[in-house]
Amino acid sequence: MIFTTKAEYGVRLMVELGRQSGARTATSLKVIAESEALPLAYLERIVALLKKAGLVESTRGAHGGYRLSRSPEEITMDDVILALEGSVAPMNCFVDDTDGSSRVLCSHEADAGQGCATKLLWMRVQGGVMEKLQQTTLAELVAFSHRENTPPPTERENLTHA
Amino acid sequence: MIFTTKAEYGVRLMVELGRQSGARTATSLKVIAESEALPLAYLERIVALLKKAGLVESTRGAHGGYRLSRSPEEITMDDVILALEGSVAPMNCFVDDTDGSSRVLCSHEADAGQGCATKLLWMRVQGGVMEKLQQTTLAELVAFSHRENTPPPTERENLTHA
DNA sequence: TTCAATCCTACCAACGGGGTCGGAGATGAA
DNA sequence: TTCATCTCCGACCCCGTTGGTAGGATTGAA
Repeated sequence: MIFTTKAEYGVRLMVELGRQSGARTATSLKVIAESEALPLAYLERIVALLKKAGLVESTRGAHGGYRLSRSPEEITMDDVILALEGSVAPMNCFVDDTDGSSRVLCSHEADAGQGCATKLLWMRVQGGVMEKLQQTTLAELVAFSHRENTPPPTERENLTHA
Repeated sequence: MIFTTKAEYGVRLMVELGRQSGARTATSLKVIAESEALPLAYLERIVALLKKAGLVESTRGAHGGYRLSRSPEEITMDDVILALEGSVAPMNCFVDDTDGSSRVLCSHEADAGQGCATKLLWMRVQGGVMEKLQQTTLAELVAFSHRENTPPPTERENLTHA
């Protein structure tokens, strides 16, 4: 499994906020939890990650809630996933650097005096994942989830990316 | 973490067998375990997966061991990883079908009567991973791990894929 | 002042990952 | 024939992480 439910729930939460993006009032977690059938207490911890990353803003107190810091078009999913999962590494020995340029720390490398046989593969895979995440905006997911409500004529073309 | 140590160890094992690809005698697990500093008993279980997938052949008894079923050039890493990990799914609700065409079974989809907001994203990510795996052959990894022994002049160009 | 929200910390059960152990069947060499 | 190696196979086990709960403190609108 590449991602945990943090990513699943967090992305759904972001999409939900993206839908309300035009609204003036903030959206409470309670509403989102009910509409997505997710545990509220768990969502609280997840949204904290998104807030710390500056992706959402909050207002406390009655009638408070959350809203996006930027417009959905300006939010790419690599920011979201990185905020939620911490990093996207193919293997333990791969540690993402915070600035995005993934640095490779492979403990096996120094061991036998020979190169890490899997390094090339993991680099490519990680590159492939990050590429797809960067290419996908929150706005796309919002539009896609809308379209899914009414059975679309040709949906498959959206799945493959240019 | 995208992959478990099954993938890490299994790929290293395959690379090791790929190095011995020309040899007439089979390579015993014990030799591989020692040269890669991996637990032998665990390797036994891992290589069983590779054998079941038809990627390696074995001969039992004294002086037995394992060898590749095909030449390293003919082995793409998607076969190897799928044999080791069972599937490469971004999320629980994604179930790969055995024939390669990944079928999507998302439990949330039927729930609220609305489309799965994350479906588009997970499809793209999975596609990105599978693409990279298919593009990489075992022969490449063998060559790469050789080159790493003697510090290469320009190694970075190998990491980015066309 | 009351109620609804965000916030924050501690706690916990279950599961899967990452092994270990012991033995049982081949099989070539001494 | 016996022995040293191998592959094979199932049971077992430790432990960290995941996924989630409990309970409260703080904030702010009505």
